[in-house]
Amino acid sequence: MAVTLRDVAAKAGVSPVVVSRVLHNKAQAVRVSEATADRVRQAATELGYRCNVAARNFRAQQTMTIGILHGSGFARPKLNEGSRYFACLMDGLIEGAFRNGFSLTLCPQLLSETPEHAMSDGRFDGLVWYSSVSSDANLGALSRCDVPLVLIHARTAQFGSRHPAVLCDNEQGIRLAVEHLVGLGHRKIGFAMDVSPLNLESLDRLAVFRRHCVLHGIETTDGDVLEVGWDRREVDAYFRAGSRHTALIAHNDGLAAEFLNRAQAFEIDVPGQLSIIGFDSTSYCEELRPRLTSISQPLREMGECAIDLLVRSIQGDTSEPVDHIFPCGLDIRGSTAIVGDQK
Amino acid sequence: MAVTLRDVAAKAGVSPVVVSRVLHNKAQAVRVSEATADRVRQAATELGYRCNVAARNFRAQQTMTIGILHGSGFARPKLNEGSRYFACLMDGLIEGAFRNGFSLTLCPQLLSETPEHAMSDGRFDGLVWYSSVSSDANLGALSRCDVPLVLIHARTAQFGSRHPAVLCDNEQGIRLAVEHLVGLGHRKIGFAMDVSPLNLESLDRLAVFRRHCVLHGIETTDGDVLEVGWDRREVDAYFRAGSRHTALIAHNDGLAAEFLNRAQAFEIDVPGQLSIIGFDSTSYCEELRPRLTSISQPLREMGECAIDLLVRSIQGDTSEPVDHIFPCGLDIRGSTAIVGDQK
DNA sequence: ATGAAAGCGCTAACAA
DNA sequence: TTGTTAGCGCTTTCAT
Repeated sequence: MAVTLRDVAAKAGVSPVVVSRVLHNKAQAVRVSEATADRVRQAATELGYRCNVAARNFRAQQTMTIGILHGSGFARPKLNEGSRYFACLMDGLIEGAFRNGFSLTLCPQLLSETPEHAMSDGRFDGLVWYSSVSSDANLGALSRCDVPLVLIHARTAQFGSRHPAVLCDNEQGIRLAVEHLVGLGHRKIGFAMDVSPLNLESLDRLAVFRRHCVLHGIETTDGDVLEVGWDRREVDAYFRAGSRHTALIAHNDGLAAEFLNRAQAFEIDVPGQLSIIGFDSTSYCEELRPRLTSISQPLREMGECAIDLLVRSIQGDTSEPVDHIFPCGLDIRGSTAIVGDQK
Repeated sequence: MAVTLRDVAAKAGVSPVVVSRVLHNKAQAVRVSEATADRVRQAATELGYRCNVAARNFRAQQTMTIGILHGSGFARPKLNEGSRYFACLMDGLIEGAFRNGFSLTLCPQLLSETPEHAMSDGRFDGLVWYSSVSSDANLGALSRCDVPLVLIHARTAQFGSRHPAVLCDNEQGIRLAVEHLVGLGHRKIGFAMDVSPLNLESLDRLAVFRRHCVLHGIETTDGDVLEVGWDRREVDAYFRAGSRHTALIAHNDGLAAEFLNRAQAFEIDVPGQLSIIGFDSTSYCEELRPRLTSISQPLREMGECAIDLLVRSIQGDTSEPVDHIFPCGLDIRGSTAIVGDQK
């Protein structure tokens, strides 16, 4: 099979240790005579020796690999379907990992039922966890994790205060959206979110939404919170019953797109009769008709930051985990307009 | 540190072998009494034992991991910038890998200078190689690879006939594009490609382009081949000199977009004065103005197919490597029109 | 039914 | 300067 240190050692007439020292000990005090070193190097070249990184990593009890972990409760995210959320985030994660010399692994089982199996099985030096669903399964998995881990889209306190967290300033984002709508004259505003009993970030955004409505003297009831399930049939039901709002804010672009498309299927003009705002503002928004106004978060930078934090932690940093909060913006496109504006 | 088989064995009062058998030998003839098995299972649960997959893989000399390898000669592809090419492909690769129980790893060095280091370092059971640049570096790396490998965007014969290949029917795609343009009355058609001395797929597409021009009685000269370098300044130079064509076909969407955008900067109407066709037809085409007519290839399916071939090969399939060719289509959008049509 | 031995390829620690 | 020993955690083989 493959050429090992042993083979090279045999050919060069030395012990394997010497070969290891010559070939891998870099600048260190190699303490091998130049003559032997040359012989070793020559033997290695002739045999086409390449270090077995798996063995080296096993021995060193490290892998230089970071696992990307998706909490249970979701389907596998797609890079090129619907919202570009995952693609943006991944670009940041990849950038950060490569800059730090780490590889990135996507695992099948990680993304489904049993994330905890990956959490200390020796394959990863650290994990990025992106899920803000605080289910028992997720909480349990996280509590049993014994490699460094960084949270994305959750606050450190929400998952045991043991892991640093990276998230956006939901307060700021939602505030910008509400102010934008109020400025356009909207008073009947709904908030749409996926049904996911304990998606903490959605609940955060909802709470902020309610607070800012109050600040503008708009009262919101439970009827203004539109919870949409997996199959999204609630969207049609909403329009069939007659839209109760002049504007909607959705907790992500995918859901916003669903409302946007179905509204038009029901011959409701967007933004003439209904303004819609999404969240994430990836280039996906450019593909919709009308183009989707959306709250932006710097997903790419957030991904890079998550990796940097993780690497620091892998390298032994034990400082108190804190929340790293990134600013949000509002990208105004074609899906929002002055209330009742039949353009 | 982490709990090992040994710890569980000690607690249960048996040898590590027994623990291994009980916990990991699945349905096999376990040949352990139920009483001992129970004791072992209980000890494992109490200690929170989880199998060290890295160790297991090391021992088994396999990793259940596939590496994604990008030949040298390019910058790292982005998932969410410009053309969505890489995102589409990755979705297929991920889908195929997960379906087969394999993980997918992206490595920093794989994507840059020294791909051969990853080609037999024990970290991967197989590799997907996507690059059709037949440089010495790439040819050398491929020849030294000693794990199963599948090529994407190249024919098996182009890289030593040792690896199965997955590519699209460039002949069909370019033919559709040329026929479309000819049908719209175009006779002066240029072909744009990145300068990359030995990008075999581009050269393929160019050859097919020339052939089909001839079939329609259009003569092409070297001046009709627009080679564009890294910084893409040749695009401006082309327009500054005055476009010599009424239509352009580009070998990918990114390059087509460059021509489309710069044309408009030079106040050339697209498609009124210049029709443009890209290659890949990802949703990126929807974001451009006008939307880009483009030759489609089923990147996602191609990615899945590549993984299936690779897995078969990893599992010992030794059948002759062949080319797996996928059909192309033409997605007609807004960037092509009847010649001279000043809409 | 259970266990002892051996080894995957590598390198840190110590010995010569 | 070089070599020997030992072991990372696991599982296959063979012995009991």
